[in-house]
Amino acid sequence: MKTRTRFAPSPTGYMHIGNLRTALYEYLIAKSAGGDFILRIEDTDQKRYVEGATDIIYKTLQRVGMNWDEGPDIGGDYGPYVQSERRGIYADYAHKLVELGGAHYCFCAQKEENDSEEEEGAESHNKFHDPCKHIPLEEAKKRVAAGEPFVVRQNINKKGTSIFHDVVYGDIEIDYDELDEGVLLKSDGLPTYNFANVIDDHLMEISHVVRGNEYISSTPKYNLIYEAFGWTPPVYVHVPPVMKDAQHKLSKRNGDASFQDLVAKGYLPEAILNYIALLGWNPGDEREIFSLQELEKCFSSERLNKSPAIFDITKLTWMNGCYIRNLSADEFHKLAEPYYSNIKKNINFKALSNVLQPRIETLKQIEEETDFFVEVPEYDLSLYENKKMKTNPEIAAKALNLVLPILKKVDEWSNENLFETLKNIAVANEMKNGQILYPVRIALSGKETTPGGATELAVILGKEETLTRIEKAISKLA
RNA sequence: GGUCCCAUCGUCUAGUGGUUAGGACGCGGCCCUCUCAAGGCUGCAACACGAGUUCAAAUCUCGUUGGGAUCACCA
Repeated sequence: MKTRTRFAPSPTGYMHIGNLRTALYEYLIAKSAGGDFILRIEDTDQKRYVEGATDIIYKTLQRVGMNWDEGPDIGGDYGPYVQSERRGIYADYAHKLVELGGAHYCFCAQKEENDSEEEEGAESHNKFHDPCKHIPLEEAKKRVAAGEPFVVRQNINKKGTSIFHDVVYGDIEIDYDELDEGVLLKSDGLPTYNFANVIDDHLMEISHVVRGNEYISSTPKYNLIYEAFGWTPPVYVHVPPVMKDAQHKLSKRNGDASFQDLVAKGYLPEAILNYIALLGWNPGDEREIFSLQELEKCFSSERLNKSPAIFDITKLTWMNGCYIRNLSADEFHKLAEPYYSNIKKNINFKALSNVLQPRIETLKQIEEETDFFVEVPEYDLSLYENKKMKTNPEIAAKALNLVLPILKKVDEWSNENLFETLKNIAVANEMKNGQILYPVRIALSGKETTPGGATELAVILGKEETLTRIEKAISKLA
């Protein structure tokens, strides 16, 4: 049987990291077995629907290269792939399930939201005992036909213990009395998740169901439905959640970063994908840097972890730095350019990119690192004080006065040549390299730390701006 | 609360009866160096606790503690 997995998000407006990771694992399970990855939109809750949410889902998946083989936009042999368009299918199967004895019609009014905050002592578990369960089928059918509002509720008639196997958690045992006779088909005619996922997964021939482990306890209910229809349940792969901290899941509510937030902060999609792949999975060796294609090759669901993983932005940041450093100079320059928009000066942006690439970890950092190219910030003369470089304002003044006339005569404005030139000045005057280079760097930047050294900054700024800045520094030091 | 699940450095993790408990991030130190990065080397740092089983337990069993999930006409 062909491996088929599905990513079935509900369009609630935002792709969070845990969701994306589940999609990744689904994608990898399918692709590592040469199977298909299907996209299905679960929009049966009209109240939560958010305009444009499906677009975010498409864009995110495309951005990281997780292409689906079947889906709402591209179709496939098992469509439609949007649950609201499958309405009739669910209703048919719901009635069929009633006939098969797996469910019953219920005419009760909707249960109240927060009825009786669990009364202590009253041992009667908060399970809902439906009086409608005992209405004879013929009578119930008549009421349905007469147009009376109804829902379809699952029947849990089995006793004893349910056992099912999960790839991650192994064998799980749950008593049937723990199961709720939940609503399968709502009064609006749309199915609940509990019903829709079973029908769709079967009809779409999904072989592996991958989902958050919050579904573990309801899985026996789904198996009962499969059983009632005489269908074979899928292979279950329940994955632990991605956490914000030791006790909270990552969620939009907390304002936690979504995929798009991270991209906006200067993280590369490839790095984000790589990082989340390793949150709950490892290849069994010590490699950490993986492209999607490489993951497809070595992924194995047996190596999925059971316990929750805390999302650590610090490690993602490091990994993002690895990806940035691995970019070609041209690729990096292209990504960096938008962040130079504040710098109006006519500087050598290519050279700037080259010097930036090894030192930043997120693209967003470029803005902070390059502000002094706009103009030299106000700085205190004590900046010229540096023990290791053995400089102070006095020495700096001397150095800059030595440097200025010589630099004016330099024609080949390259890093190598400038470095040679400045070093020669140091030698000729019996000074240390740092006593020349450090003051120049401060004069050009007004900052204690800069991307690139003195001569690199000179190259980026160009001859004219370099000389202007040195002159200004000299008068400041005078 | 009932039920289910989980538990190795601060974090992500390797480990399936015998290891100096390994790697990565972060943190400290050193080297390199035109500052800061990057790169190289190095240091600190963990088996939640208690009983068993065994010649031998991070690994198996039970209990304790801690944490999570679930108990909707949400998914």
